[in-house]
Amino acid sequence: MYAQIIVDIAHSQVDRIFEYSCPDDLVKGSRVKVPFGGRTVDGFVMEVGETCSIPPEKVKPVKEVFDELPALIPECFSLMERISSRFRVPKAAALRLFLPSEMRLGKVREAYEKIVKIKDSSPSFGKTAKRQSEAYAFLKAEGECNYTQLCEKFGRSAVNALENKGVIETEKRRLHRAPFKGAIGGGQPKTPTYAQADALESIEKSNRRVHLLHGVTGSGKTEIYLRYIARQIELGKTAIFLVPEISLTPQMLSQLRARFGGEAAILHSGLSAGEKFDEWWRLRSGEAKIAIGARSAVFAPLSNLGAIIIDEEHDSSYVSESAPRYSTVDIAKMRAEYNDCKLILGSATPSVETYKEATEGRYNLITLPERINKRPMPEITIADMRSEVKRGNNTAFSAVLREQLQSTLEGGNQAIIFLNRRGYSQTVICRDCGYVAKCVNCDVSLTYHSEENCLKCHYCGARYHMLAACPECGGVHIRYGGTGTQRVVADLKTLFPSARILRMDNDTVSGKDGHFNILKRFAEKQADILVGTQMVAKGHDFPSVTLVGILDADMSLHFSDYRSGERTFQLITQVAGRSGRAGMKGNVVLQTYCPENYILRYAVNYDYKGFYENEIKVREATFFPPYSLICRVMVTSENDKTALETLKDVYFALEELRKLHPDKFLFINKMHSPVKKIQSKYRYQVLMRLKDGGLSEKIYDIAVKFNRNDCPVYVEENPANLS
DNA sequence: CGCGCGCTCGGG
DNA sequence: CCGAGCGCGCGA
Repeated sequence: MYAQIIVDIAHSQVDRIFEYSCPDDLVKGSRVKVPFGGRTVDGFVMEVGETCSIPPEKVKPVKEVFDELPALIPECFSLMERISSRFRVPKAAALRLFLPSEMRLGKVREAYEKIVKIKDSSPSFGKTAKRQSEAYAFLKAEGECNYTQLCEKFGRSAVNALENKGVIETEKRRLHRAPFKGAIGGGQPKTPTYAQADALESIEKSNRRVHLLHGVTGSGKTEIYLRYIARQIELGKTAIFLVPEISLTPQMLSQLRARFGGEAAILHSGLSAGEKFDEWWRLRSGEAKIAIGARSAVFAPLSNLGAIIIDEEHDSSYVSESAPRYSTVDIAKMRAEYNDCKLILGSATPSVETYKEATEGRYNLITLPERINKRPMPEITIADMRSEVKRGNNTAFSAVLREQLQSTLEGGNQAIIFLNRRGYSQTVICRDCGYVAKCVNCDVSLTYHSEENCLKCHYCGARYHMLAACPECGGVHIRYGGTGTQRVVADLKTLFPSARILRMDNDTVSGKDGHFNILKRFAEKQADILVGTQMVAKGHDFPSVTLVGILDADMSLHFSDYRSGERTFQLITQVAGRSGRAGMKGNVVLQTYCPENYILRYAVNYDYKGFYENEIKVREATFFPPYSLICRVMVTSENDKTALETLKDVYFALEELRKLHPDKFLFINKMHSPVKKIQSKYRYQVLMRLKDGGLSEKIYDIAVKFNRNDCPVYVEENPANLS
């Protein structure tokens, strides 16, 4: 027999089928080891057949077959074809998406334990063999035991002697390195509310493939997901449940484990390689039927899918940041189509693209307008920081926020202060000559960190000594511009000396549990105030948080990015939702320098529809997505000249494309990237606005053509940030 | 991708 | 004449 194989080398030069001879029982989808150009590489079996199309003397045999069960299911091949042609990546690169990276290159294997059982039920022991007879008695009582444990109890020599005599026998047993062994089963489904029951019925009855669950924070979307999943399991099907990486907290996972027990498998970055390997195979073998995870879990090895659920659909973590830069929703649509099952998107603040599909009837729109038990949404007060400044208040806190903090603390409740800027101050400026400290490797100003008393670059992580004097003019009057979380904590300590304060940002969350540990400490009321960046917006419910302060609501508003309004609305809604749970009324103070801004007005009233209707008109009038596609081709190199020359070539090729399809281009220009240099790499870009995605593949072709090792060229569609 | 082949150039 | 350097094509 012969196998058609894709070798696991993601390079266009070897992106084709190679034929090998193979054993008769080799099956499509298996991972194998094959000889290739003098080395041994991994490969994927695409097809097995009787015939071979190359001269027999060139054919070599497959060296090794990895798994009993083929790792890739038939659906993978169909998806792989679509992904590799859509994003112009080698087939091997597309196939890698289907396997956890830890599993590649044979790094992880199955784990086994040695189990000891009784073989001879009536042995006789000599008088000296005391340990042996003790071990035998123990085993007789227990039935069986782990070999290592038995040896620890009675000594290895005794156990080995028993085995040599044929009194006991050992067997290898597959071990599951399952994470979160704690809570398995026992979780009871809640009785659904009328709104939840209606939503479930709507999903069942609608003939749409994609469903959008638009429900405010606390409206009970999760129970709808879980019930729909449970229904699919009853029908003998499987399900994928996707959440943003940050919300994969141990609590959330154990909640799912409690509800679905061993039927749920968890795929996330915090697992060890072995745990991930075992969880993955539990899904592949059919032992587990529900895959829970972040973005990459959309590729979970499940056949017979009954549902795909994407919670917090608008979250930016659903778009891959490296090639192929797929959108999880798009991949989920492909899988839902292949399996003829439903895709449920959920959000309190859907992306404008998604909501447009829903309002225009292509998605089934389900709205949950009320929180469970009709709990009111927290009240948002706008604090106009312009008048604060006029009154001589130059601190980061408005009078109303200070008052509310005071009463929150006096009432024994907790507060969250949100500011999307870490460090102490964003910039350090010389008052005398205007010098701004900048990073050597990146074209950005340095942030002052008071804890380490140093300057840090937030793009490359480089650290510098704090300036004693200005390196330009020698002046010693240094101004700190742009308050960060460290400074907020310092100021709060002065304002409220007795308050216990926790800070959560990239600097305080280290390790895989760092983030979780801070949330846990706060939940256990070990602190009164939590100061943090975006991280505090997601995560968990804190029952005694009754105040949220949004220090700088404008910050994301003034980015020159068509999505800045949308992003701001989503962020405010999300952070505000942290306030007032468990029957206590919540308050939110939103500080801004432009209180009349329409985005903020809609956010204050929780008026998503109003926001959307306004926003979509703006997008239509200005030809921004979803009425166009923003496409950026990035050209980066350590050598400024190389980057610039490649940019010119890329631009020329794209110009040629525009001449062929003038009607598809709304805009094209080449320029420096807004951040000219990151990590010593100069950055240039061609920015395009296109009528639709019709030319995407041709644009990827151009990027592939000019891509070089010393000058990567890559395409981003509707990029999440334009730095 | 990583290797080896063969061509070319430069040193002695 | 020989050895290092590089571009190219091959791998089954």
